[in-house]
Amino acid sequence: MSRELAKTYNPGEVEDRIYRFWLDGKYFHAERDPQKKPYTIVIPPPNITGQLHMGHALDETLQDVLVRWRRMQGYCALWIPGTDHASIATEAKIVEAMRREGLTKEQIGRDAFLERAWKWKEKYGGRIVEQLKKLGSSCDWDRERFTLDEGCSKAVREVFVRLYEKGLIYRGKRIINWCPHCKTSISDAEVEFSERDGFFWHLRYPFKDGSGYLELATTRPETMLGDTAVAVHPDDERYRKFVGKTLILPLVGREIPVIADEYVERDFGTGVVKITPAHDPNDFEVGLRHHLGVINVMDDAGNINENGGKYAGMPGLEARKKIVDDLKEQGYLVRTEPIKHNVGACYRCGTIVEPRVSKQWFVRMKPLAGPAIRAVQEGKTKFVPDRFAKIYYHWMENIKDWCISRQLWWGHRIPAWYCRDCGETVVAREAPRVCPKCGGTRLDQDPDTLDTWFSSALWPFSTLGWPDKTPDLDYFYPTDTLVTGYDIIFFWVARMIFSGVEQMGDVPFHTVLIHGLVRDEQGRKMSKSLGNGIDPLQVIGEYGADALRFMLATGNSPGNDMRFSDDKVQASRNFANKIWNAARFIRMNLEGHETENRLPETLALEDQWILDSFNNTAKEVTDNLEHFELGIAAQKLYDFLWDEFCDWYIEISKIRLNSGDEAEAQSARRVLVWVMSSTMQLLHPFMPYITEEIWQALPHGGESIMVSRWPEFDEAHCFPEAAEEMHRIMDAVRAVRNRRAEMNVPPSRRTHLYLAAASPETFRKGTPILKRLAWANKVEIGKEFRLDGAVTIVTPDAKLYIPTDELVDRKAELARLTKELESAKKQQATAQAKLRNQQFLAKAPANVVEGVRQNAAKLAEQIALIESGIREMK
RNA sequence: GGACGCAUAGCUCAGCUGGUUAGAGCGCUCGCCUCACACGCGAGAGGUCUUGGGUUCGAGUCCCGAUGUGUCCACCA
Repeated sequence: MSRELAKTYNPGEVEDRIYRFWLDGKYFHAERDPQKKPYTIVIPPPNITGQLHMGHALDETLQDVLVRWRRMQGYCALWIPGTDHASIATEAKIVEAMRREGLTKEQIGRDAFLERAWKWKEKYGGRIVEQLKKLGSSCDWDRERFTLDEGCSKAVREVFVRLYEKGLIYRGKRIINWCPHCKTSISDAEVEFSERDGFFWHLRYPFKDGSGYLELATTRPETMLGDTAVAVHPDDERYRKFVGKTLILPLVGREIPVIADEYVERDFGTGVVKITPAHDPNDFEVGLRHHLGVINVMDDAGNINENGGKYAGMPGLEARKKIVDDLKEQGYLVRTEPIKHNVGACYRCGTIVEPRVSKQWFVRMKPLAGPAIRAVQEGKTKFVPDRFAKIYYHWMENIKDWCISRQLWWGHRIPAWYCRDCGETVVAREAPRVCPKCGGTRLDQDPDTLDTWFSSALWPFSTLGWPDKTPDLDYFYPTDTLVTGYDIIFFWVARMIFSGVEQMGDVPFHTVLIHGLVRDEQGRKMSKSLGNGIDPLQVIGEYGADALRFMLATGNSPGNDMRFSDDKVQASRNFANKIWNAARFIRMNLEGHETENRLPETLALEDQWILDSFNNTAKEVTDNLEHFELGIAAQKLYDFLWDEFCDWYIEISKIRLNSGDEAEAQSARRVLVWVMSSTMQLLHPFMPYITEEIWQALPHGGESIMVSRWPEFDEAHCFPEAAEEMHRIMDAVRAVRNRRAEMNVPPSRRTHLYLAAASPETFRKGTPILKRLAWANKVEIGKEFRLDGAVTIVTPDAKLYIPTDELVDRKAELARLTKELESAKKQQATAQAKLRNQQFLAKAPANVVEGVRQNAAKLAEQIALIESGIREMK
């Protein structure tokens, strides 16, 4: 802590220095320790293309809270950091950069392209890592990994080969989603559907024999170039007679059959569907059932290809226009109907996806999904909140094969080679020299790379050294908690689960903690296009990392979205400042005194109370953390520190500190130090910097709060009676303050205070507190007082009088007492009704009944007191 | 079409397994430069917990329905 003890906390002065201190101390580094239980988190690797955004900030904060807490609890806590090569996103950026130079991928070739990509990675990949550090993340940077590094690549090849050998990876011509902009296939999960305006074009296809037409409708007329049949429902009376007949495809002239298939909905449109197996997933299935031809009419850029006759070379939309015109001209267009329909777009670039038949690699999902579903059902992996398990089940149960090959260069190249001589496919961990079938040496590796998510699916074990049998893998796997947003359950979480179960024989993590999105102040999603994103680094610069972290951890609950607002960060910043000043106060009072962080032998009433309260707080906070209720834990710490410790305990401690009695003062100092420093420990996971700074500035043992022992509930610090007594005194103080405020008496005006209570002992002990906090210059305590013209104040345990006759408005005072009486009577009636209720007495638990009984008794007393006050007023 | 979330003070949100008079932050009102802090202190106002049923001795909390709102999945051409 700086010598000057600035009035306000200056995070900028503290953060970098402390982070460096932690790094130098190697506190983030985890080494296997058989004496300790492991606690492991793997980071959701941010894309190397990325910049830190609020979503990351939230995600990292939650992970850091958990890791720091477990580390303090004595676990061997490991948080593995790393980044994702983000195949499609990175490649797009590099292609774009090259475009500005007037270059294309194809021009410079694969090797040169990859060289550029790696350079790009070196340049920008580290950026986000540095940003993560600004948040205070306690990752083990010695273990930083990259999805495309040597080890991860080895894991990828191993998994690919294993799955291939088990028949779970195959290559085939299937219909896939094609992005004409990225020029690659993408998986089903990577297509985003949205409703758009479109048209329903009603066409008629003539029968070959000239006996008329069949009318049908389509939203994509250009695909008609690839039609190989027209289908109707087998039970549709209207069309049954046409099944088996032949139609002439307009514009193309191809003869196509009318087939019957149950896929057709009789009630939709005309009940007749054109079948384009090459460009529609459902049509593809129909085609398989009926052995129809598959005519691909589109190239990889979305233009009509050579199969499109006179339309060849036209971009899809242009062809659509021309085809509609031609159909109209030739009398095949019946009508055009505007409709809204859902269109799939590439989740990376937003381009409309074209379903297209193409030869790709797939993972056979059904056999992998079963065990992955069971693992969650058996509770091996739990979702928090658990409703997300349902989403997971639903997805897994309806899963289709996963298209994993991408027509990209930046990524893990598919470990498959094709023999030029005999056509054999060789899938191997390392490049084969000769073809195992024909002995030929001319082998070409598949040019495609794997879906980025293929490698991230292996992250929880590839980062621990798999496929080698490493001691780390043995010790740290399965990991404990995975923290991520709900938007990524399908892409990543589900795939990690089936990969872990399949490859490791065990789930990759025990708990998935799901959080929501950080939205802007108005509740909108933060996005680049809206320009409403808020830069966490800027917030850190302005308010400090602790304030940002605290704000992100508070005021929301798992799985729900939250709104970011400057006001909230300011509130957290103010909290940091409050902490800072409490510490500053304690430090000031320690000056010139040797004070240990050890509680005194004898404890005053207020000491017992604050220890009791701290004890409960420690217990509850720990409990909340166990249940992933981070927001509640943070809130409790906020309340304890601000409302109890600062507002009451510190104020009360001033009595002894300034008493002139050195023994008393020293006793107070010790309690202040102990409670403050212990509270810093509880708060450390949330606000690591300021707590470290303060902890070190107070008397302490050990080098860093980071590795200090997490405070635990301590039987020896239970003082329920003292707490009860303190609450009575505090009630009295509050009641006096309340009255004085109502009467507009400034604190500078000190008054006499008479206090009558059935058990005056408590208040005798509390006299100095009443004097100081209730602004009394003299307190008299007794069983009964008879005063003329005094203000009467009633609490559940005492009756107080302030003889300030001249200040009192008798009428107002009477009205106030009457109101208070009414309220007390109302409460009493409720309690009495319960006690009269035989059902309640019989069925409610004893402690609840007892509570109500006590409450009723107290209310009766209070009512009597108020009533006597009213009598006296009159 | 299917599934799910949310609806609590003017605003943003907590409220775990049902149990005294429902909480916080911000905002608002009143009063304070009280020797740690005006990024503060003290006091206060403000809620029929969306709605209709039900279960229970007791419901913001559990069940069923309605309304509003948001999200995800499916993708009938």
